Amino acid sequence: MSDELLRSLDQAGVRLTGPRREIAALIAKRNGHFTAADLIADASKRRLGVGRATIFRLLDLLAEQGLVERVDLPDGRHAYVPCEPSHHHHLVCVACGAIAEVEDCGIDAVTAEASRRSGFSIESHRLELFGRCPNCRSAN
Amino acid sequence: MSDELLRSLDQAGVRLTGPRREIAALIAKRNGHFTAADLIADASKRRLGVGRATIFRLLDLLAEQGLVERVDLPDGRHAYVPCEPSHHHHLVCVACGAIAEVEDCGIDAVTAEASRRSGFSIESHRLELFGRCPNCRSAN
DNA sequence: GGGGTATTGATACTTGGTCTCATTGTGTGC
DNA sequence: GCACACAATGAGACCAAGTATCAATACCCC
Repeated sequence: MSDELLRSLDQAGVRLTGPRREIAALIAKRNGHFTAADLIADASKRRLGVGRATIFRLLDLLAEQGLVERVDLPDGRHAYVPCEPSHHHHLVCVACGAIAEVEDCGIDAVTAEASRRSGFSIESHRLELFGRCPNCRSAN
Repeated sequence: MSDELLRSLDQAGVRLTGPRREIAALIAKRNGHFTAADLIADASKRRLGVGRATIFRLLDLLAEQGLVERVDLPDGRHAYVPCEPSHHHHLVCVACGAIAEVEDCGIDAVTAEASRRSGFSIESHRLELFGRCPNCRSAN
């Protein structure tokens, strides 16, 4: 579960400290997106004694390695999703918070077209898709 | 300039008060994106005496009418861009902050493909493109 | 096992935004 | 043109998310 996160961090040359292991476990235990506040609440509920700052620092590190990504939910809140480090986009279930990753699905054609129309050179983009996952669709 | 904003607000049935006119003028005077903090700074520089809350309230109103949209810059900051109320996406110049709007350029095909692959039903999406505008490209 | 150094927790601070509430100013009906 | 109900305002407290500081701690390498 959290082993994968820890392994990647180890490879990146960061120390595998107790707090980091514990936070990684918390992240692994959640499936789908979570907010920093979720982790902080989890940690304090279990009296792990890890500080807020440590949690934000680990999230930064994970984001740097591409193991976690920040998404902006439609309601304006920020969430993090654990993910593979390759380029991709996220589908977020608005009902249960589950997430799925989709690799490139033709977005390059869209950016090329936008570039052609506007004269901008496009360097990066951000695509987030919101909907309902298969479970929530049938549960409804 | 700001007339268009004001007209739309009027049509939406909101009162055209002094502070709103002034803030609308500030927005019109900026081209490209701006942050709430920019407006607050502008307002205080000119000693307009409008409160922070009023500025945020007007931004909310404008966003409701689709006259302004929130975008999340790549560095994590929030900005607002004035825009037409139809569905579209934004191109943001990372150098000068200029923005351009692009209408649908085939994104529906992308969402359909993502939906097919993941089983999610997609309800909404958010696409932001970052790059350099024609001016900044040649200036470089 | 010891030691240099990355990491930690506590806490203060910053930024972006919301809430409350007494006061003010608008649009409307007359 | 005036009065009035009620939307809108500004001030300031508050909140949430995230960052900075710094002395104390704990990893990892030797």
